[in-house]
Amino acid sequence: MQTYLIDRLHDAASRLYPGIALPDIQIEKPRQPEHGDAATNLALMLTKLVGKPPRNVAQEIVDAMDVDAEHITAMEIAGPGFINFRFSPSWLHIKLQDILADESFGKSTKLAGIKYMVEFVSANPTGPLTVGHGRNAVLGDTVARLYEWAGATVNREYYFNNAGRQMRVLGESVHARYAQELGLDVPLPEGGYEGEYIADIAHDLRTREGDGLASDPTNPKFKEAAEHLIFEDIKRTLNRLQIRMDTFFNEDDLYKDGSIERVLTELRAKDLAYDQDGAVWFRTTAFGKEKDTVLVKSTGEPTYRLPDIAYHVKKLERGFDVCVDVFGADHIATYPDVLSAIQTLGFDSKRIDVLIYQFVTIVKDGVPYKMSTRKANFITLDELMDEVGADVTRFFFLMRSPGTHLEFDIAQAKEAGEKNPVFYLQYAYARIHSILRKADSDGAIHELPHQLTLLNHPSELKLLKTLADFPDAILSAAMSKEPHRLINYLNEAAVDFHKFYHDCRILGEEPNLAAARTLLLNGTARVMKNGLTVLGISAPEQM
RNA sequence: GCGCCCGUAGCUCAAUGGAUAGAGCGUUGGCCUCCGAAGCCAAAGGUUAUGGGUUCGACCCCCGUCGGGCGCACCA
Repeated sequence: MQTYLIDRLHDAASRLYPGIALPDIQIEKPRQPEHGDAATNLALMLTKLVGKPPRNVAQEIVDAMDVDAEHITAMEIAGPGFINFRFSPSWLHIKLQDILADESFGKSTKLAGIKYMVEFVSANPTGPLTVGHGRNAVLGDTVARLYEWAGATVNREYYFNNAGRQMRVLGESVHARYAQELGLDVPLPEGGYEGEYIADIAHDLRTREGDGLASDPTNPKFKEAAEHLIFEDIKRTLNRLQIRMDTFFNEDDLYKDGSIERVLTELRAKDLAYDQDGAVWFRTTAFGKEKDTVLVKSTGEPTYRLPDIAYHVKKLERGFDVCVDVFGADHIATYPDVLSAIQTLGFDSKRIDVLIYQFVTIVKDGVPYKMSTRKANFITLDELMDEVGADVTRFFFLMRSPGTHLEFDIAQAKEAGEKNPVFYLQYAYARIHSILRKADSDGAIHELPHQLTLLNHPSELKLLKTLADFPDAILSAAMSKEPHRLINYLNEAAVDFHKFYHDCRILGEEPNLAAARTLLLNGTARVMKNGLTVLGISAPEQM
């Protein structure tokens, strides 16, 4: 509907003002019903360019517009120079037929042919995923789903590092628990992992490998056992959240295949890397930073920045058109370095896109709660899902803009239960199916498209308009990487449905009308179901 | 000290630079002999932290101030 209006406005304006570069035409949905079903501020934007008062410009555009009366019943000029449009009911009826004819209504081809890579979670395997990782995981997965519904192909990737200091300490921690299980007095290493899962890993290792490993804390079996079991656990948790990764990428491969070395050589060739004090530095001052940054320490060990750059080069070389990174706010200062490097290495840095989300503040018993994986005083994602379920967990992380701090009150989440907003959407869907089941058992419903013209009640027309907006809602959420926009949309659809349900009877009405309203129910159900699917939330037909 | 993010109803949060800033929770009061009351309707609640600026129009953009969060390592 938007595209139709934009095309007609564009035609009219370019005929009227041939020499003028038209601004992007925007269609918006007025808040006040008396302002119609769609509005544009085109005349206001053109007023300066064409040197005429806005209302005159609006009048000229309206006079020049060639619209089908089957689609638009009125074009009004209002306020400072808005043009308001009213949709014809018959157009809405056609839209409902479109919805009913297309099982995957909402999918578009806007991003068809574009290969996306979304990298997210990327937690090193040192412990179970916590609520802190939850926002990352759910945001990344949902953005990937949105791209898919917008027509793109998407690869979900998990990037990890199993070689660093953290992992060494992890192995030593397993060793300590292993030795302790044998009755030996071996303390946890400095900064070791205190979580109970470490003892479980040690116990499992002992069951498989016997008691002979205690003498050598550096035996790689400790670390390997930990990594294996923790990854299994992480995958199980993601699975519960309806998240499936396509690829796992080990940072170590960048060393093995020479990517790290190659990037360093190229940066040196461009005089962006140099030696000083035994270390290799990245000339970030060339990109406006106050200080240069270290790429390789004097010990010969690279900092994380170098593999980060090499990894992004690798992603682009692997043939992805756009690579999205999902980052917590703490990474905000480092990714510009990666972008600068990518650009100077000959790639378009616009192909790297970053979704930054603000931290989750855990509130427990009314006070902010400090968490640390190492100290094991965290709340795991699994524990959270045990309490509130996967649907509520996903919904909770998605319902707010990524850019705002998310306050996660454990007590509130636990008692949310039936009151939780996600149930409002699921309830609407279940209610529709309850009526449909009854309608089927009555056996009086025929699917005759012309009956749709009986849908004329204001509540019916409002619901139809909202349903027709669904594809645009998905695109808006996808392009902005803001899934909460889709939640807001679905909420509006549910409100419109409940209002319709309240105002209009379905069963027991005159058969033609009952049939038409049943079709409206089917269309609503399809939008609700597809919308919830995009969010990774179940759509139960009974609850 | 420098950089980034955030300040909107009592609380948690919405709102492409658009018209009268909206929901949920909480509070108050209505609505089931009738398709699911996990619902609907209504009331109350706001100088959008603050002072300037930009323009036809600012919660939104720019500058300052105040308050909160996160970064500013040869840690990841």
